[in-house]
Amino acid sequence: MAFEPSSSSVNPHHRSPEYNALLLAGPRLGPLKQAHARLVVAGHGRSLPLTTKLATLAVAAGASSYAHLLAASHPAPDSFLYCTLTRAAAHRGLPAAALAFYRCLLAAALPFSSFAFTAVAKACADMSALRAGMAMAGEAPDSATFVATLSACAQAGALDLGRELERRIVSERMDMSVFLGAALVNMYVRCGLVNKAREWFDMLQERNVVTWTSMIAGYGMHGHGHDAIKLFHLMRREGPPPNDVTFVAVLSACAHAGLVSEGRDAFATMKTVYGLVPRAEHYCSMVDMYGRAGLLDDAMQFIRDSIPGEPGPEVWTAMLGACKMHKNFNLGVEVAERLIALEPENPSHRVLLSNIYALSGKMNHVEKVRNVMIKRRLKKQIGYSLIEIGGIAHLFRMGETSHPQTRDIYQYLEELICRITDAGYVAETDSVLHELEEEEREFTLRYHGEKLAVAFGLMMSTGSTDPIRIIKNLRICGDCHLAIKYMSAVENREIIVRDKHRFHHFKDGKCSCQEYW
DNA sequence: ATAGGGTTAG
Repeated sequence: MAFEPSSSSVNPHHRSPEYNALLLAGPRLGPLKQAHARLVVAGHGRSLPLTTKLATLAVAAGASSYAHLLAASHPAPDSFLYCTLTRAAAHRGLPAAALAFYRCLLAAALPFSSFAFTAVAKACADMSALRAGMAMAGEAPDSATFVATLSACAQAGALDLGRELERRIVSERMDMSVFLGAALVNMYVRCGLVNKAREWFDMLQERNVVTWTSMIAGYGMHGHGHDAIKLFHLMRREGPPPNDVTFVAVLSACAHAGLVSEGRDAFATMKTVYGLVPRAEHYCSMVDMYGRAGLLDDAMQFIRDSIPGEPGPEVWTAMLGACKMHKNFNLGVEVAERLIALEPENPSHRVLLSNIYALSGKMNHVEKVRNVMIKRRLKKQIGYSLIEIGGIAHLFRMGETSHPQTRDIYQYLEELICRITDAGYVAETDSVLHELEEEEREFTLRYHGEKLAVAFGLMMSTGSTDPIRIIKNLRICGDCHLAIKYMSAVENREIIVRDKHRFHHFKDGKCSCQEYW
């Protein structure tokens, strides 16, 4: 046992039984309330540090309203308290609570701190509410603020804002830390400009494993598997040692580009050369890689022989996707049933099962699955597509009618559909056939969010040659994929769609994914 | 005494 440094004896509060009780309770509401009671009895109810620690743990326990009560009932809450709670809520994936704590900070006229900003930026990105975040932008932003904001742009796909930040970083000659460099690379990757990301990557003075991994993952996401592998080999020669995350990126890149032998090599290298232990994500990518390539037997054999213990639901989900892609209905049904047994409350498994039944023509089974879903109140996720025009994000759900230019957008789309139909587009009219896992089917395919967003983008930029960029929260459906290919041809425009898993670059009637999604 | 930022699957 190492010698314990004496720093704790300098700060007697570290040893206070109340503080220890809080640490011991951890992020669990019951024990926290007991520790709270003890703290009050001991007469420390007004201690700000203890209140802060207690409230922060309450947020971590998911009890943000309890934390709210604690903060609000303190006679003199400080900026630190609300900054910390903002951060804790954003960290816990509670963006609305994060913004609420930030509002308390503003309402109490407490001094603003860039610590709060980084948390608010994350919260806003989680809610796709970048404009709310930017409406804050207060004190002179520091490097960490830029990193957090770039990260928010990356998540939201907000290219215009990302470019604006880049301009400021360059013009203010900001110190290009390894954090800032990686954030820039990642922003460009996730906003669809993989070449621009590479330019930054090459320019950076300092690159660590995260920078390399971001760039490799970027190539993978854009379907440039060979570039991903090339960069990975360069990394092995000249860069830092790859870590487990790097290998997730490499394997995923192989899966999305059909590079089976390269992926198999990387998986072996990971274990033998770098001594890394594969996790669920790695197994999942391997199964996905075999599955996408149509090697369903290899995928099943990998699951049987190479995955220790019981494979998790992620692995079976990848397998199910492969069954659906390659129309192996019997295996698909078997896998789907296994998945439903593992995760009965997850609606997407049932949607996939119903799709498989639909594809194999067993409509009575489809009905049965849907009835179970209705009975259990399992709802699918709602799909939406975003397009940024002049720095403003426009959101389209299926059959969206709330946009002020709705009438014009639908008219433009109707005309566009006529023109692509003349060019040979035939809608894949059997709707169940195109319904991907979570997509609602109440609205016709004709008015899927991505079609509306593309129509809006084209309508707002006639005469321009800039690519149209769409961000979608779910996977793009087969019919939209087909329609957008035609749209790119008849409009002679590049259309870039980021879906839940990857990028599709549509140009001259073709897509960069080569139907490999 | 309590506090920030960049990477990964389906």
